[in-house]
Amino acid sequence: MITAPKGTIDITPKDVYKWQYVENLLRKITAGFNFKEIRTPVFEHTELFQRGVGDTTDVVSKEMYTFIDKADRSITLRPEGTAGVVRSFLQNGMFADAQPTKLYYIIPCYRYEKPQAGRLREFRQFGVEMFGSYEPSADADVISLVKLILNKLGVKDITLNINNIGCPKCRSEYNKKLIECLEAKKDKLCPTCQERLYKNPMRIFDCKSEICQELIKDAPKMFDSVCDDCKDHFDKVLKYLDAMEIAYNIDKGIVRGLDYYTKTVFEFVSNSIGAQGTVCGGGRYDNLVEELGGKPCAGIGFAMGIERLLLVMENTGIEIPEEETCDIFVAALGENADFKAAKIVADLRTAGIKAEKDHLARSLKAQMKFADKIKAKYTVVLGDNEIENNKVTVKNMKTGEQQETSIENIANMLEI
RNA sequence: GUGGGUAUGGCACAGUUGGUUAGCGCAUCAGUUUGUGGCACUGAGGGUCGUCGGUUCGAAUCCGACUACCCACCCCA
Repeated sequence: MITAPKGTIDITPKDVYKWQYVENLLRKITAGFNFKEIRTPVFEHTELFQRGVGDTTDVVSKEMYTFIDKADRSITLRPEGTAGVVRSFLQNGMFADAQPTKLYYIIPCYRYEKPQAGRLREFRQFGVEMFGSYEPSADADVISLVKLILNKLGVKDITLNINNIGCPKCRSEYNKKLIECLEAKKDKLCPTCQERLYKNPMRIFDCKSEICQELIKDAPKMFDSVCDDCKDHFDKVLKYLDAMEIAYNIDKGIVRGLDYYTKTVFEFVSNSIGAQGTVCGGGRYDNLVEELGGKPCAGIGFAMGIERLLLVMENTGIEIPEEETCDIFVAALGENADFKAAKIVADLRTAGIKAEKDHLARSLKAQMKFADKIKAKYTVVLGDNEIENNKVTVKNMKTGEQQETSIENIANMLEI
């Protein structure tokens, strides 16, 4: 048997209503913030991600689905959403629109990773990007969107962690300082951290090894080393969050793994879904637009893993309502009645009623059983007698109550 | 890429120190006097016990290899 490729899942009718519920809610709330949907290609030129996300990052250097197409172009399935949206923002001249430009998307992304709880190779993200504002209120706007979404979904046990990782100028100075501080003790660091030291030294703060934690305990924090501009920006972001009564936890250890982030970075984390607890991650990226060939333009956004969001909801007992799909089932006795049933069902559907009939030439009893299984609200039995006298009985499946009427009047008997 | 765990009908599982036709629940289908669902009862279909090889008179059960899935590291959403 051929099975779905490793790290992919089928979203079957058993679950799809949950996705639809969440997606509808995301669209509605986000539209209320004046974000507009954008749809960009699933694949892009590989170079876009190398330049945008950074070719030394893990995501780009070892997790991309890259292939050469028939005309010798290097193509990559998008591992994240931001780079493609920035490309589109530039290509379509959206910088000339009234600013800020507020965009959102719900897309599948692809990363060649080893699957585990909350981590797939094909996964779906909901994300937003806001271009054109360097102001702290933009940071707060975007964060408050996540907060509202979680509130509306009824998600409780997710905390907002936030940090300030400065601008390229103060960060490179800081990295130098940090490397200097740790170089002497380099040999004592774990193998991964020895690698991190030159590649992304700030990551060492995230290491789970107690030895590394001990070694880095007294090292300077990025948070305390940012320039005045960056510090001022961050302080104001927090003031906006305070003003909107959004609780946060300053986590000086947060380091995003994508190169483009500057100043504000944040994540919403749950402890109910295993090791991959980051449901939403984002931050500011004031240099990315320029990096990808545009004029300098501020940006801020986030991405939310929809699978992870649904996991949190499931694990914390949030029930998602399933939509009813059948108002009335028309059961037929014999071939002749079945022709008539087809016509009745067609008319009911034209009138906007969710109607269904049998398609397996089943006995009446089996048809009724099926009607029950698909949760039909009403049933009608159609035999030669009913057709001859134009008299049918509409049965309410919940109460068992029955009412006589003519075939033409069936629709009016239903309380939907 | 590195660890650990699991692998029995569609799904969730049982299978006792290796012993004759591999079980249960749910689901599916049919029936319980033939034109009516939900409950109950009866019955039916459906598994080469992940794959290959080995030990043995005999293997779902022991051994080995492979594969798949799950969890964790790493990384991130």
